[in-house]
Amino acid sequence: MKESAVKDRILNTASRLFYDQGYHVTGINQIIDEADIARASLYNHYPSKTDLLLAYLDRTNEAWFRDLERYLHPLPTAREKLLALFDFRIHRQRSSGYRGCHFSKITAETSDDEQVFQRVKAHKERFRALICQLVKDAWHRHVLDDDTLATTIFLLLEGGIALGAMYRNSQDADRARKIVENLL
Amino acid sequence: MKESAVKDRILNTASRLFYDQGYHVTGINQIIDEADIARASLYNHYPSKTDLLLAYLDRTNEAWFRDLERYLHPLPTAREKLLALFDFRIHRQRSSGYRGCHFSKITAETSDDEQVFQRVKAHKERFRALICQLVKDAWHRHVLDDDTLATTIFLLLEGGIALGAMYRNSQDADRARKIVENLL
DNA sequence: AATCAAATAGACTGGTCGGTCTATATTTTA
DNA sequence: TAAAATATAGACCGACCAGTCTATTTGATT
Repeated sequence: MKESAVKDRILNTASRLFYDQGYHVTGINQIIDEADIARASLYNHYPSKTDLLLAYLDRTNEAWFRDLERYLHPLPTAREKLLALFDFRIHRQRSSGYRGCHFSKITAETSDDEQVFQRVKAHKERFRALICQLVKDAWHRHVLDDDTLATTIFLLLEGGIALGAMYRNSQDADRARKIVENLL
Repeated sequence: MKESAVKDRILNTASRLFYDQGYHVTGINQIIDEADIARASLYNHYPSKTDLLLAYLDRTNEAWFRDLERYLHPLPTAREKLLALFDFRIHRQRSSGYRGCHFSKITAETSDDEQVFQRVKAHKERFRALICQLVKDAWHRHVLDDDTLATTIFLLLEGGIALGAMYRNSQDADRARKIVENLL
């Protein structure tokens, strides 16, 4: 019943390389070398490079929300959780060298793949919905209505992360957090 | 003194392909074929693919600000110009199939190139400075101080464009514009 | 101890990559 | 009109690409 250690090693290595270097510049040979597995093992578990990409996106998405929910869980109020969204992403950006959002990155690399597009959209939709729910649950100053506030938070956060990838720092995401703090 | 038509054709074709498909998936052969020029002509004008990339970034940056300034020029007030920043970018996104910011895109594709990084940073810095100047010139409700307002506008706009690339629409950039409208 | 699935090494395919080179033709300039 | 610069076609290079295949070895289950 336990998953193959080899399969995990393949996906872990591929995920790291796809995110750190980019999907197209990462060759099958490099994955095989760095995962230290046999060529046939890779093609046994993932019939094509595209399958590997989709598995990377799916697992990243699942782990992303699982980690986020664990990060938010101990916090008592929706307001704190909303601000922690910024902390969560800023922390992850810092510790991954400011390479930006996984899903934004792959979008920039793939122009026409519908399966990729659908996954990216689903990821962002789910994150947006999470923000909307938190805003609804949060007490806030109603200078903005719930929907507008949620959109503002979402856009400020995504903008901050996107700029962080271009500047290789978190100054804009930090600014975004402060702006939201004053908005809540 | 006039620039070679061939050189222009090369850069035009490369630029289109780099933006539409991505840098790494665009091969020299495709550029040669679609620009309908000889292989040696390309390497005569651009000694390497990297030179072509840097020329693409430089020319895109120059044309971008030139177009923007022309777009803003007829508008009478700084407030209108600030809102027109959204119109300008939304319009360009719509007519280019929502592929996102050129500079964000190339950042996602290149992980370690210092020359690319420097150009991306310079482009965003200049745009940020332009917004700061417009905010300073604009009459506004001072619900936020100048610097915070400028950052908010910048982040909302960049966030809206980034999400537009992932959704292939302008709904978030449109929302961002409305939010800023109520902020000014 | 026999079996069978999973993993291994590595040769091999057809194709593309970025880049070089030779040789000829066209255009610009002097 | 001669010389010089620019453009052309296309062969060629070593390297790498994604993916296939054969043959052998390992390790768990029966």
